[in-house]
Amino acid sequence: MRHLQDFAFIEAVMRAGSIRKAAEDMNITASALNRRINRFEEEFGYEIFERLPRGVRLNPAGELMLHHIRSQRSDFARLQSQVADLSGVRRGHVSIACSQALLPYFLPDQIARYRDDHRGVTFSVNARDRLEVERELSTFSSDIALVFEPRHVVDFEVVLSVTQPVFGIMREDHPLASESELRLRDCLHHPYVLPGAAFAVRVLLETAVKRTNFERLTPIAESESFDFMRHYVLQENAISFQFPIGLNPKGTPGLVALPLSPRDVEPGNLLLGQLRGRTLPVASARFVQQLAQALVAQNF
Amino acid sequence: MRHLQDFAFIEAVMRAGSIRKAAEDMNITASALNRRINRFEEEFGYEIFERLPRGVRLNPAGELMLHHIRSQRSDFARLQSQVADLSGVRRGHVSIACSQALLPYFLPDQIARYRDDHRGVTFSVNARDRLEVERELSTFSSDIALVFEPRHVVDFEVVLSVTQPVFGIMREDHPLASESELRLRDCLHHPYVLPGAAFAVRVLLETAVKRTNFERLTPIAESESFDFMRHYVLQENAISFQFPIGLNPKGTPGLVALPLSPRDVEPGNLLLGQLRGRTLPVASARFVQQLAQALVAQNF
DNA sequence: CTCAACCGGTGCAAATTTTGCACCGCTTTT
DNA sequence: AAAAGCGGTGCAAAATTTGCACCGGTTGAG
Repeated sequence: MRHLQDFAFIEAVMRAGSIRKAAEDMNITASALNRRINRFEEEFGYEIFERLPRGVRLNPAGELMLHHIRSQRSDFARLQSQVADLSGVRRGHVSIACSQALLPYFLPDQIARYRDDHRGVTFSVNARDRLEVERELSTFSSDIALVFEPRHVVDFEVVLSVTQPVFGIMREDHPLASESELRLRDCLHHPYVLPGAAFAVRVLLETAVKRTNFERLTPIAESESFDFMRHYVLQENAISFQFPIGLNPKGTPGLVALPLSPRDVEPGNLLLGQLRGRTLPVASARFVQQLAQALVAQNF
Repeated sequence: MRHLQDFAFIEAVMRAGSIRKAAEDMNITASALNRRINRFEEEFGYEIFERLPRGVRLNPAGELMLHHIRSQRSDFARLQSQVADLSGVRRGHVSIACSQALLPYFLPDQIARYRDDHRGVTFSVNARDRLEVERELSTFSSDIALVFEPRHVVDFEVVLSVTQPVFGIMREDHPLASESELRLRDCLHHPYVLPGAAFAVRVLLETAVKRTNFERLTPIAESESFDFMRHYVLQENAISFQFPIGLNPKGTPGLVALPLSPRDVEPGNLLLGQLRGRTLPVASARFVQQLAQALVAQNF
């Protein structure tokens, strides 16, 4: 669209850090781009870029403008989606930032279901830190967040919250494999692996250990990958910890998953959310609705 | 701004109902405007106007576009206000839709106080129906609403709610003028004037009368103007009804204002609100804050 | 039934705007 | 001291937008 052109150039300049580089990226002369930027600033009434000896950089007004540009783009996408909707085309794009646990089973299943009804809708799915989620939403990089224990801040609007206990994963021949519920003290007497500090499971376990005045956590291995940890316990007879939503609903041969007693470890909060105050595009809004239904029905 | 130009033309065409008339309004040739509209529709991917034999009209997609345009304008105004804010200029515009009662004393006082600190901020103030308020907000015609008993709907976000009893206004020599509190039954035994059905005072009185199973309300005069009614009781010795926020805080010579007993008539709810989910421009947001403070402190 | 009055749309040339090129002055880097 | 990069500018070419004249179609009054 014509009226978003200047915005594209501004973003390019911001990314490239200099007008000349941005001009190359956009296949345009530096002088033309320079004039566009200058004219834009003149019409807007304020400078957007700080002129440095080695290029340009957004000033505070420019930061506000950048946010405005992103918000406007997303609004426009929503408008197109709505219009497509009423002309019966039903298309759009949904971008999701989520915890790693959602990647293997839950989201693929939910997305497939959604696309059964709406073939025109495309998805992007990205695993993100509990801490990264807010920025992800507020820069409009993602429409929807589905995360365990995100840092709770003002810009994050919780649509739905469900709890899941932490599960211990072990081999069938593990001494604790026949229990119906795991006690934290018992688990810590055996070798175990843990995710890094950025993960909700780790946060919950650390909190539990602090509360019960045990010794510090001493995992035999630490990893960012729940997949790795789950497979590791098949090698060395250890325990790994994970939320059940990330487990194969049909179970894994040779592995047992048992919940940790809620008396020892708080269950994790899985929050479905979006940027506060934002009206999502039709496709995203409907997908949020579907996710909410699936989560309350525990359909996984 | 350049990128809002097309939007202005689209709005003009919508208002005029035909491209040719709009072209005249905008001091441009019909052919040029026609081409702008066509190009816009082509770039957007969908037609915005329905072509009729006698002109054009927005189709459903166009309605969505119109809303988008208005929202975008208002977003842009907010952006400018924010940028002005951080360059220390402090300017902006605040538009308010309110009940008639706020016009004579409360809002003039509040606006004057605000402008003492911020000379650059301008205001528009318009009296609106309880029913018109929501549309006023959702079309971005007003930023803020301050209304008695508005129809309560989803798009109206209540920032603050305060109650005021209905007062009876009469001459000093009226038989009831020496009471400390008015009973509805007593009032109705004397001649009285009432506002139209669109006014909160009337709604509250009608409700009260229905509840107590009195005869129907039979005013000797009906008017849209509380000013008229207040002056009328000086001529014929009647009672008029009004919220105290609309009365001169210093009193009016020859007139007495007495509250109706809360046992008979529910007090009116004065709601301060805005469009749900909207982020107001800085100037408007601060004025809302000031209004809220004044209202809770009953500074009037 | 006819015809004037409007309507949206289009071909073409004029007017306006945007772009590319060459170049300036400046700062940093080598 | 020279080279490399940067933003900014004058000027002519290129591209876009506009105005004018006109077309085909519909409406409504005489």
